[in-house]
Amino acid sequence: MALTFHQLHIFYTVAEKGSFSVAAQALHMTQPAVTMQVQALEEFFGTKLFVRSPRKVELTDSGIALLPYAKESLQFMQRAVTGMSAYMENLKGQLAFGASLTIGEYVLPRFLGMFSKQHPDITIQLRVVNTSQLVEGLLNHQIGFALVEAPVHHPDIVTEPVLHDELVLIYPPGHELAQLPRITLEDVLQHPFILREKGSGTRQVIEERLQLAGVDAERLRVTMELASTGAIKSGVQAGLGISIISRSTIDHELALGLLTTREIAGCKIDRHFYSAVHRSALLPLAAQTFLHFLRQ
Amino acid sequence: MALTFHQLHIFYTVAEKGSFSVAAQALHMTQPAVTMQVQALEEFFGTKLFVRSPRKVELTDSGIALLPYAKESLQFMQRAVTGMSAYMENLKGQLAFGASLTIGEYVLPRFLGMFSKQHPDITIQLRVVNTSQLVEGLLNHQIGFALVEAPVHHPDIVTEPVLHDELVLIYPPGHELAQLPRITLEDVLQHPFILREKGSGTRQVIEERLQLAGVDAERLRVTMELASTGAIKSGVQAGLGISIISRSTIDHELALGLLTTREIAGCKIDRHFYSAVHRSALLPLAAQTFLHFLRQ
DNA sequence: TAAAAATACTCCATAGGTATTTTAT
DNA sequence: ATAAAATACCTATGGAGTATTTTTA
Repeated sequence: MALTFHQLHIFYTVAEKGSFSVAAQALHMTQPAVTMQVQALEEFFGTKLFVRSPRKVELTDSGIALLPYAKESLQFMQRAVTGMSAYMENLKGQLAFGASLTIGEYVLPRFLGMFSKQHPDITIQLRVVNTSQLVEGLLNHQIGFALVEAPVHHPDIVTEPVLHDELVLIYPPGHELAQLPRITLEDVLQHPFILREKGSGTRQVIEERLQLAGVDAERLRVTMELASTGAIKSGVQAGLGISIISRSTIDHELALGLLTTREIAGCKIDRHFYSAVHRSALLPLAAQTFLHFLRQ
Repeated sequence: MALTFHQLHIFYTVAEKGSFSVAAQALHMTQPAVTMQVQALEEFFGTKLFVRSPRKVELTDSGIALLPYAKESLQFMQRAVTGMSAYMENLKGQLAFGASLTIGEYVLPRFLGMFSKQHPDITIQLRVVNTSQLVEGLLNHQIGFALVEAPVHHPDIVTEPVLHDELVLIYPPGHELAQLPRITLEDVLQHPFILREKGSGTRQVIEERLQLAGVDAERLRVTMELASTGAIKSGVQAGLGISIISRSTIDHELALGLLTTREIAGCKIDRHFYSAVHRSALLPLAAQTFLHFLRQ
């Protein structure tokens, strides 16, 4: 018998989806549960909010009047959580999301470790799958949010940069590049190069950057194309070639002195990792906090 | 495990009262129930919101950060209800409030009838008691809101005009005033007058208005002082004198031709009835709607 | 030690699920 | 005839009450 945020959320989703059952799916509820909450809202305001018919659900005048309030209440909740994020220290609950292969394997472990230390009672469920599976998961609301290496272009998905990354040159410690006082792009082109496979986001970024520098990607002396970051690192360590790779994936090797990285003069390769969220999703607190944490 | 408006409301009340048990009283809950909701909020945000000690309850830094959001959520609710009020047609629930004697007896019946017709499923509980009892009821949260004849001056009570009223001259149909083309204040002073008792709000308004017109109240030919509106009407009908009385109390007599009312030239006596609400009270939907209804 | 918050427990309302029926095109 | 919303029914969670214990100035 009282107005709740939950009801407004459900109402908003039904209005947006134009269907009780589709909204139920998006909300991870059953259709009768959605019906119940909307009915409770209708009873609260003493007026019907939707006109139901088997093919379509439409807002009534009062539904139209309520819609902006429902929207505002969602935004309010987001703001409240954001505003409180600085004070959160001991969250409980679940943090479930998806990440692309590279991010899941090399970037996240460190951040998840820090986050988990700060919030030991949060259970983390991470699905590492390829980007197209992530997008599908987002669209059918199986995944709350995803971390990907490039913006997702889909009308229902909102992407936002969350982490800065850099692609850097790597070579084994004894390599002759180590002798040079400075390394130019031309120097890089002189040496055997190990590249990621076609379709890799990393490869794409490298090629775009070369183009930007006025260098045809064909000029790379590509000796191998490998489909995994780990394989490339091993190849470089074994002296099979040099490569350009995500900075975040080689902390370990740098620390152990297994690989060396040097700046390529005048050729910094910046990129971002992105969060991807369904336009109409309301992320749970743990998720919002984690994203906020990633953005620092 | 989800943030609710209810929790924010309780949190806000505790913060305002500086005490769980006092807040519980204001919210018509028990202290353990308040504790529970605050704990739920603290768990949700993963941070303590209050520092408890036997003498005082103080906000922590995170509590201070949350406070404006809690306040905003209350205002949001108010706005949402107000914005929806035009569409409410079949409310359910209880409408419980208090009213002063005159308002309860003569003014409210009509409005309650109209309101009840529009919302037949609302149960109305009206306590008609004198103003000082109403104020006490408001202060200890026994009464949600009250309708009174004059603004209440108390730091914890917010008064607001809700109904317009007018004090009008009445005389019996055959009275010689009926012959006059226009009635002046001087004409009124010529005739025997029936007045309310000392301390009556109505009498006070009349005296103030006379003073404003530069007329000493002593000049009224007061033949009787009666302590009830009904008695005055009977007296006027019986030809014992004329009187000035609240317009809203004589609809019935005017319709039956038992009394006549005429304007006193240049001497309109306007006044308002007021709603009185505890500063920190959150009125239930039915109450908000009813007040909105009274304001038209 | 005394006043207030926290805890223990019990009960009940209600949210949500599954299964089924109703409804309107 | 069919897809979708409403209803019926059941279960379980948790919100609120009463009684009691714990806490700290």
